[in-house]
Amino acid sequence: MRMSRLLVRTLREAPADAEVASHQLLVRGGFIRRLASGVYSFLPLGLRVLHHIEDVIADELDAAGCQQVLLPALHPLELWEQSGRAARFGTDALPAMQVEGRGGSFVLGPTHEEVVTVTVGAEVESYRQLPLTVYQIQVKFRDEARPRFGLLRTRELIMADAYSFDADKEAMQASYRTVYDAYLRIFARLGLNVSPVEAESGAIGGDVNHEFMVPSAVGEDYFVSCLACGYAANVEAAARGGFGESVDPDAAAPATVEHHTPDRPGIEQVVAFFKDRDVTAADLLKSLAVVDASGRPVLVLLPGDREARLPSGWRLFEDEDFAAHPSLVKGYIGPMEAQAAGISVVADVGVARPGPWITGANRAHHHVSGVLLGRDFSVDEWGAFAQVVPGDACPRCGQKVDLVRSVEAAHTFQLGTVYSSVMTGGSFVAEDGDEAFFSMGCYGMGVSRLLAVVAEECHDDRGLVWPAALAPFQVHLLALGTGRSPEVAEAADALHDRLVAAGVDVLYDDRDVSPGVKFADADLIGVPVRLVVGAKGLARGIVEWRSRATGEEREAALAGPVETLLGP
RNA sequence: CGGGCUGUGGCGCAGCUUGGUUAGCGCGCUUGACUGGGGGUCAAGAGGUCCCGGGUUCAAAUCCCGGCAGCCCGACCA
Repeated sequence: MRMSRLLVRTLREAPADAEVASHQLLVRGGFIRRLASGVYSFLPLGLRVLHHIEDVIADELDAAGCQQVLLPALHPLELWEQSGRAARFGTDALPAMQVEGRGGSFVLGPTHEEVVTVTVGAEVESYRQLPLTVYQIQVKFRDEARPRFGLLRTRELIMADAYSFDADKEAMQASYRTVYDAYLRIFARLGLNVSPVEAESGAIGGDVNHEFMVPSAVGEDYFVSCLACGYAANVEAAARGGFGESVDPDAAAPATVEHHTPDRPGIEQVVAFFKDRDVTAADLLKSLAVVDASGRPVLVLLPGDREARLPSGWRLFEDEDFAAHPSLVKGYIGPMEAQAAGISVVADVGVARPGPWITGANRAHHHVSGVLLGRDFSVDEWGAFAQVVPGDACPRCGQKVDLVRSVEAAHTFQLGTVYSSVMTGGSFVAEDGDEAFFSMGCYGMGVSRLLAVVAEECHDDRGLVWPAALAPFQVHLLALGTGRSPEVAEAADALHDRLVAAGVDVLYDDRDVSPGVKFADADLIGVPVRLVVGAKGLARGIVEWRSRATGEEREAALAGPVETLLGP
């Protein structure tokens, strides 16, 4: 490709709204352009990289026995009403964009469980056709509240998504493992360090699921990692160790003392009140009045220095809830006699020590100290209700865990019959002759996000440094001083033709611009191998070879075999 | 959805506080000359509804009101 004809313009300065390196460099290098917030165009260079990523994905999924399809991006709204997920649009559980057309209402598909279930379901009628896994690479739409970081979080994105169909749960788990392993191979080929972690299933549904996290300084997620045993889980889903600690309320401990604590509803204010007594937030018992998923009032206890992490579907008390439960006083809540008031008590494992605790007195402007677990309050159920922090005990082996900042690059789910049991065509005739629902899995990988992740990991202060497998071109050929030296232009043209004839993907900088511009653009675009034809080398019949990644340089005979001009 | 910041040629910005000739600068773009191994020099050009609407005023990029858009923090998020 002649650069003089390529649709690319490099920018000396990054746009003001680009914060992270991948965003800045992809825009500066002319790979992508923003059309609207979270909506990007891929220019030729960007599309080439994207295609290379897609090729790796398709190659591995094909090898794993998956079949590629292309499903519509425009979905009839009825499909989403059938699955019940249309109703969730209102609560933003799965933001989708609606479109009104002549044929009725549609959504721009944010994900394809509904469509694939009815599409594959219509074709598969017998267990003999199973197992079956299909995948597609196509655009998805998410009405993100806050797109950011260039391609890392967008409203329109390219995704590779696979769906497995099996006769029963055991077979589904085998298919899940197959795709899971293929995903690991894909990440390895992309040169990315990935950690599969246990995660929450969110709006997709199903039981077992894993997120594939790529550690990155620009990630928006954290996962819990235990170096000792390999346990890894998203902070949203991570359990915490520490269950079973013996609780031995000391009968000789002093009785509780009530303190008048006017206008001190928060943890910090209470700590300040007790500042003379060496009290820290960890000595306080944080009591949160919440409504659980089934609408019952629950008191959640956790150490005062911990942030709460409520199960999905639970919400904090609002004013009307406090009005309905006068035994709980907002700002001064405590667990004493909660059960007597018909409120069950759940506690984070961090509360599994006797105390003494300081907590609310269930009386406005009053707190209680000397509160002991087992004597003054009891817990109905233990769980992990606090956000994990580094140094917490691993739930599997008890060693200290770390938190790792990372980007979610893929997410796989064991769906079971969540969709097949409600969508048209979700059943087949099983071996015993009875009708059964497909046992499904789904597997999503953010292709355009991966482009940004790779760019984020592969760059230096001058520009991008693409891995050979993903680079937009194999070779970047620079002709220096062509305006002054027809001989150089001639020699470079000839070399370009030879490379093309040999099947090499070459980007040929034939522009009449100064050498500095060509070097700077070559560094910015990040093609792995740079070849320079200039007057100096031409006189000696050599071409200069340079590795973008290592900076290694050498000379090669201009007339030598093409192979000597490529790899190291 | 809350809080904050910002909208001025393609990009990056100044000007606005204290209204007043023709709205500037750098990059980029066009033409020409020079130059020719790390974004080179000189000269001449093109390119603007100063986000939109309303108001104040003799006069608004500038002041006031209302929108819209973008970005950041938070909430939310397969």
